[in-house]
Amino acid sequence: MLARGGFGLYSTKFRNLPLDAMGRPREFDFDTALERAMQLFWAKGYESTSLEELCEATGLARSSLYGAFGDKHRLFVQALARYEDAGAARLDEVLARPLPIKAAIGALLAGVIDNIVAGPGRRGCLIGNSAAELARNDREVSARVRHSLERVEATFRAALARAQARGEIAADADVDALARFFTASMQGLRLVGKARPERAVLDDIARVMLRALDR
Amino acid sequence: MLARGGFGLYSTKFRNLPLDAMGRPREFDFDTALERAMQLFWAKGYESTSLEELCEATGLARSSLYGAFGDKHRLFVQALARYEDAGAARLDEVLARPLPIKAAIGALLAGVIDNIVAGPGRRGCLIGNSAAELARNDREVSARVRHSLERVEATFRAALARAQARGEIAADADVDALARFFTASMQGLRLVGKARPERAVLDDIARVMLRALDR
DNA sequence: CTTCTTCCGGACCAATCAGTCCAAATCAGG
DNA sequence: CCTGATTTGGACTGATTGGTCCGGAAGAAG
Repeated sequence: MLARGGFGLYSTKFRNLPLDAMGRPREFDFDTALERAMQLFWAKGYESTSLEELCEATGLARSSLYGAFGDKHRLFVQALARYEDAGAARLDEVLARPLPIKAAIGALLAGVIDNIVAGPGRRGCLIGNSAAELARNDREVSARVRHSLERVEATFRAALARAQARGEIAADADVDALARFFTASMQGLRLVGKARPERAVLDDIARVMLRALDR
Repeated sequence: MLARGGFGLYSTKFRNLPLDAMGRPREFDFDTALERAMQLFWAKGYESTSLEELCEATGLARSSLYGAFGDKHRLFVQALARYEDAGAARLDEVLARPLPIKAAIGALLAGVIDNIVAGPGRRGCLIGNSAAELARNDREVSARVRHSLERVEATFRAALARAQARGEIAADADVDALARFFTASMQGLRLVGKARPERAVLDDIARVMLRALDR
């Protein structure tokens, strides 16, 4: 059942690496194909994205997709990882700016809100969407979601700790709790944004969130 | 194509009402069937719940389900409405208790956390799950989700306004913004709870949330 | 140029999906 | 006890699903 022919799940076939013995090289770019698949999953969710749509979006034939990424589920997990990396990088970049922490997180939330209000319609956050759609019955996705949330939390925590060291927030403030709070509330903000993409509503939420940094 | 035979989409056929002309009466109970369907959708999501499972869970045959509820999508919308009603009633009950607002919302969040940690595994909130899974491409579900969130927000707002009148929160506090904040953050709490159902994490989030009521 | 490996496109498959249909069963009203 | 209206269960359907397979094309290595 597993691995007919002789390549296991971890052969070089499924990695974006040069192959041991050369043959005809790929005509498509691994990363852009994954990016497009990720965008489609983000827009439509896992279940309601069909292989046909995936092929159309990436420009690949079925067998090329399977050859490069494995089955649909493995492709989804890879797309999720890609999303996590991109998101973490962006978050890191914003929170590392030489700004007071409140201004930095304010800028972060403003960016999120801009994306919701003006961006390509209510896709929410792929992590959050996956948590809602799959986490209950899918261990691998569940673990990835968990890992992503922990990563976001850690990024917040580091930025908050730096701010605390600079004296911007109280010395006895619970940085762990604040980091967890922002992680969760930002998910809430993005989720509400899917159903109520009105700036007034989202600004209210963000304003109260930021007040957690006062005093 | 529409309404073959002579009953339109709004005939008594799809309502839980006595029929105009009597025939063989239903053998099953409308409400318990809807409740069971709702539980299943809550646990598995819309797309990955099949009609076969729905029949099994409700104990009904396909044609009985279709006769009583219309197609799968209509059944889902009705399940969503039922969930909203039950949730709104519970929320109303907790927030109407004769307690300081902070204690009341604290009890609410404690209940949510208990449900996540000890309850029947990580189902999240059906409203939030639906927002994530369907809201983008499904106008009817999207509208229902929006309506539900507005209802939660209104319940919070009323409780907060009462507390403000009692002098528990500052007279110049923005009650609208606070209501929106709690609505969003509670969704965030439940979403994070799906991936990280650890009491320490969720307690941290709730504690910071409640501080929005101070000063 | 030959060989060898890999890629590519599309046909193909079994399984499952939501939804339809109908004969038999069942009960209220007359 | 009929008659008419309605429910019920199961068989059925056409479409779509994720996944496999294979012959031909294409490039690298020798």
